Parts: sequence; C-alpha cells; structure tokens
Amino acid sequence: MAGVRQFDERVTLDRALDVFQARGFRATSMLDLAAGTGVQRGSLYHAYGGKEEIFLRAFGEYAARFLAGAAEALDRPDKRAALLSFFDYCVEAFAAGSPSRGCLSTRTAIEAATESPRAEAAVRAMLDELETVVHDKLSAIDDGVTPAVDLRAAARLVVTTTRGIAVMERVGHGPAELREIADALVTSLTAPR
Amino acid sequence: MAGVRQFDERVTLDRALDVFQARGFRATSMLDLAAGTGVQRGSLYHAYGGKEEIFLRAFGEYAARFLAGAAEALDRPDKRAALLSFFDYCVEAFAAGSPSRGCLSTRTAIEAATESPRAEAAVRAMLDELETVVHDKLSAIDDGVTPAVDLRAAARLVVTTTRGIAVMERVGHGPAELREIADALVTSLTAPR
DNA sequence: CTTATGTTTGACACTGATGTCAAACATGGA
DNA sequence: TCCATGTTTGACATCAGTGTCAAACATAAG
Repeated sequence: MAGVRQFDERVTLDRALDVFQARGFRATSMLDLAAGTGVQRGSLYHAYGGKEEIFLRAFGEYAARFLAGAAEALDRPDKRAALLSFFDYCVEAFAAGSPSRGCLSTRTAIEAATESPRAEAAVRAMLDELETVVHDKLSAIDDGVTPAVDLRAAARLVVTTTRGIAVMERVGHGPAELREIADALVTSLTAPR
Repeated sequence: MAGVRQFDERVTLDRALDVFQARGFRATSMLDLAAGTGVQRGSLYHAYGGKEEIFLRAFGEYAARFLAGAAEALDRPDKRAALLSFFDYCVEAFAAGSPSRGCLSTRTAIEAATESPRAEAAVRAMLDELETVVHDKLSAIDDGVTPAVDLRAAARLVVTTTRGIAVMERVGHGPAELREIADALVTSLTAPR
C-alpha cells in the first residue's frame, strides 16, 4: 500500500474538534480547518470529502468522551449526589476555556440541524444515549428516593435541562448560577414527599 | 420634510422577522433580507445600517409579542394549570410552521451571541424579563402549592426548561414529547410534599 | 531500483456576500 | 411652481469561501 497519508488522523481530528468547539459548525470553513489542523485544504477534501464528514468524525469522538465522563460523574451512592455531580460535570465542560466554548452538541443541534440531517441525527443519537445513561445510573441507585415522575421521564427532563443550561451559559450566566439552576431541578426531583 | 421613505417600516420589519425566523441570524444575508422584504439592499443599508440593526429591531417586536403571550398563558387559577398552559404556549410557538421554525431567541443565543454582543444582550434581557413574568404570575397565585425551591429559583428553572425544550425540538422531538417533558417538570415542581 | 498507488500541492474558475457611492428620483414646504 | 431634503437604485470594487484538478511527490511492495 504505497502513497500513504502524511498526517496523523487522530491528531488532525482532535485539532479539528478544537476548531469546531471554538467557532461552531456553521462558522467553521474548510479554510479554518486547514489552518487549525496544519493540513492543506485540498488534502482535507481528498481525505474526508468535506466539512460535514470531518465534523461527524470529530463529533463522534467528542460524544464518546462526554458520555463516558457523564457516566462516571453519575457514579454516586445516592440520587441527589449523582445528579449534582452530573450537572457539575456539565457546567464545568460548558464553561471551560476563555472565552468559554459552550456546549458543542447544543450548538450543533441549533445551527447545524437545518443544514445537515446527519449532524442532527448524530446529536439526537448522543442525547438519546445520554438519556439512557442517566436513566440506567439512576435506576441502579437504591436510596429510597422516588421522584414524582417515572425515571424515564425524569431522565429526559434531566437531559433537557442540560440543554437549557447550555443556552443560559451562552447569554452570560456564570458557573455558579448554572449550578443553582441545576440544584433547583435536583431538589425538585428528589424532595421527600 | 421631503425625501420620504417609500416602504412601510412595520411591514418591512415584520417580513425581516420572518426571514430571521426561517434562516436564523447568522445564515441570513442582506441579500435574503432584500428578497424577503422587497426592499433594495442599498435602501436597507441606508435606512438601518446593516443586518445587526435590522435584527435588533425585528427581535424587539418578537420579544414583546412572546412575552405578552406568555403572560396571558400564565393567567390561570392554579400554579399547575398556569405552568402547563405556559409550556403549551411555548411548544406551540416553537413547533409552528413547516418546517418548524424553532425558537428564535434560543437560536440567537447560540449562534449570534459570539458575534454580536448586542444580540446577546437583547436575548439576555428578554430571558430576564420572562423570568420575572413567570415569577410574578406564579407568586400571584395563592393555591397552597409550594415548590421545594423558592419561587425565584423555580421561575429561572422554568425559563431554562423552555430553552431546553427548544433545543430538543431542533433534534426531532415532536410537540407531544415536548409537552411530556414540560409535564415532568411541572409535576416535580407542584407535587404535594 | 523501479513501479504502482495513493497523497499533497497550488492554482483555477466560481459563487455569494459585503459595504459604498454617485446619480436619479420623489415629495413636502416655501 | 420650484427647491431642498432625504430616498432609491444599480453598479463597483472587494473579499472569503467553495470544489476540482493536473502535476509533483512519497513510499510500500515486487
């Protein structure tokens, strides 16, 4: 197999992910990706076809990491602690960097959904997966706490709230405020009845 | 005062709003606005200066309408009914049109915040106002229902959830599912303890 | 050492968008 | 009626981005 790729795919996709995190799917051009990865535009076209493909690959990596981190954060002995830890993890991820990068999946849901059905599907799949992770982790915790709604609905509400928090982050709410919002939800879900 | 504007500002800004709703802030070009309003590009530049100005004016109109509708939806005799009616109103607004237009303020928070501080401020102001409306309406309802968190926190959580629902709408969740999410929150907030 | 294979590169032709401007134009007020 | 004032128009120069391609190139396999 002669004629071999000169750049490291993993490094390149990692750098591409950085670019997408910083600029968002829509605002990122092939020019930006070339500059950010150090790989010529023509090579990127040749290797991947275009922006959408590169994004989907980079996003896959991002989603896997995020889900793994979320699952770990949810490993706590009681539901309240698990949820608070989970939201802490999200807030920290969203507010990281300066200027803060926000939540890539939320951003993608909003700005790529209309123009890239595949990106929409990727985000949808990730959110469904996240919902499952939250549900399974919560149902594995037997601490006598029973939300007023069934666990499936609670899990979806939790995922939805992470999206809401991501939006609130974009309009200037700081980490402390975001955690307060999360706390309000967690308290409402786990308050004794 | 001779040399008089040939187009109706109200009609034009209304049409501009339609364009922004359909395409989003970022994807909308002055060309699109000219086509959508029937006013020449040069005239738009002359009258408003540019896209950002037009957007801010159109968004102001949109925000005022949305807030008025929200306040009306919250006029119900008990907290649970008020919140469900409020979320119904939101879901209906987000899912309107085909393809559905989604939530303009959420979209703007995500895609305009980085490139237009004024747009970010406008969205932030609208969300703060919405929070106040929700808070005031809820606190005016004396039905003996007391959420596990204080009303201010509850109001912010409600607003955050509307944002989350707007994102979920973008990745393919239909009105019925969105209402279920809202129901889960409302039930959690208003469940007897 | 050569060859076949796939990769890299810079250039090319295009498209869509921006912001500006002078000239043509319309109209309320003197 | 005529003029001053502000509006409209189409054209212009410019820029950023797209997608493609032939030629130059690197290298694993024979």
